[in-house]
Amino acid sequence: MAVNIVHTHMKTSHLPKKKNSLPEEGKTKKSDNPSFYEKVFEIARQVPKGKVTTYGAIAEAAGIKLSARMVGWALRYSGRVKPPVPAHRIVNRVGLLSAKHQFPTPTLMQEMLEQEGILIKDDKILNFKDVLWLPAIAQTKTTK
DNA sequence: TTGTTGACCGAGT
DNA sequence: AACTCGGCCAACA
Repeated sequence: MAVNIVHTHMKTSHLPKKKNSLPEEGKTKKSDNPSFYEKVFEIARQVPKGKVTTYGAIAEAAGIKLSARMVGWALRYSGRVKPPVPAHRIVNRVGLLSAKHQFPTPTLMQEMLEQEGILIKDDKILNFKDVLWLPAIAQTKTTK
């Protein structure tokens, strides 16, 4: 049994309805709680130079582990938010530069990473294990 | 309102 | 190793 009743009362007004109304820009809106967009940006900004992290890792750190897709969705806006977000340091779980087409030029993401000492071949990070940086996960035992 | 689409992930084939 | 599938959830037609 245990039928799940889905409540649809949750407001979505704190999320951007149009491309021009981002949470960062319109943070004076009615939403008092930080949207997950801000969480994503905040975590992404912590990635050190010369390191990368993954969508899933950010999702987990933001408390939405199963929704890594939304991290990528949120990062679409990362180019226009106020403290800058090093979006080029975020790749998918296998080290592929899946976001490279979202940058001003198709080669910019790779170039920026290479400037930080990261080796890339065929849109894939070669030394992925070495440069992978994982954000601190709130209240989660990482002893594995 | 329903259906489709993502800068994804993990498990299964 | 490559591919498919189901799940997650916001935005959009």
